[in-house]
Amino acid sequence: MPELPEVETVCRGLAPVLVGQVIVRADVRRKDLRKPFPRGLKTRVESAQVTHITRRAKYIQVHLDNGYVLVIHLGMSGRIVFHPHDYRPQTHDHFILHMQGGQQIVLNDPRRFGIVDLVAADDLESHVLFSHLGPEPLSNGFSGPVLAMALKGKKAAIKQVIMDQTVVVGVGNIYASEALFMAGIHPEMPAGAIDAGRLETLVSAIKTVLKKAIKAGGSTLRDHRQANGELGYFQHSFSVYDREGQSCGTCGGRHKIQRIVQGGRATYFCPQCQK
DNA sequence: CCTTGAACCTGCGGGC
DNA sequence: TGCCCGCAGGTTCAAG
Repeated sequence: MPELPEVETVCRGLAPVLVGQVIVRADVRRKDLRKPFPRGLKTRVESAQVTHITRRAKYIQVHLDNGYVLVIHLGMSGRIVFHPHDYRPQTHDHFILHMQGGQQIVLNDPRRFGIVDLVAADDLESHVLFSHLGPEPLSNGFSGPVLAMALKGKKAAIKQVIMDQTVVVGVGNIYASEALFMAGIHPEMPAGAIDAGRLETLVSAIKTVLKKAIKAGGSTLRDHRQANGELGYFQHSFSVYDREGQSCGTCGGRHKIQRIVQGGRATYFCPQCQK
């Protein structure tokens, strides 16, 4: 469940359960996901107290009182779910935190594209996972002029460019299509050819769609759940994503929503509303 | 420098 | 029913 709104929702759900709590045991059930688990993961996490939780791009950052930050990325299929103390691990449960309060925090990731890492708090921003990242989309650091600078001279399609985490973080395949629809911009438009006014509109659209999705608890595809067991419901608000052939709710449906493939990923758009 | 494509994995749904 | 194919919310690395 991994674009910015889903990760933000997970962080908000984790905070009340983790912050102030001691991790009494870490169950490391394999040696790697997309990357090897860090050395000393188990010993450095066990008996540490969680001080606070932050998010950077699509990474969850669990800050510990021993100077380390537990970093988790959910990849394509990763989920974090709470279970009571007597829970028995299931297939694809790769990493489990046993909390003092008795709850288990379970990372389940069938495709194993996720990441678990441990970083010294002092080196967090300069760490290789974070040093190359662009601005947070919901911060003042992401604006029309900043985006214009990043897109200058780029011939690549705008859809692929706003998914480039060095340009702006957090925008994935769903919200890229949704934001471009909201901004009325064709996904295949060369990024560098879009004028300043339309980029301003695009920045606003990205911020708006991400905020709305966070408010809705993210999107829940294929029947999966958020950490607290509740379902996000933004998927009911998709304007174009996964709606190929359906009529567009804005122009009334004389043209149907189209699906194309860009960089190997599905893109959805309305040929009438997006130019 | 840029862009494109493949690779990493498992599971599910559709079509035959 | 069962098999095969395509597809899935991300990131990285190699090749052209």
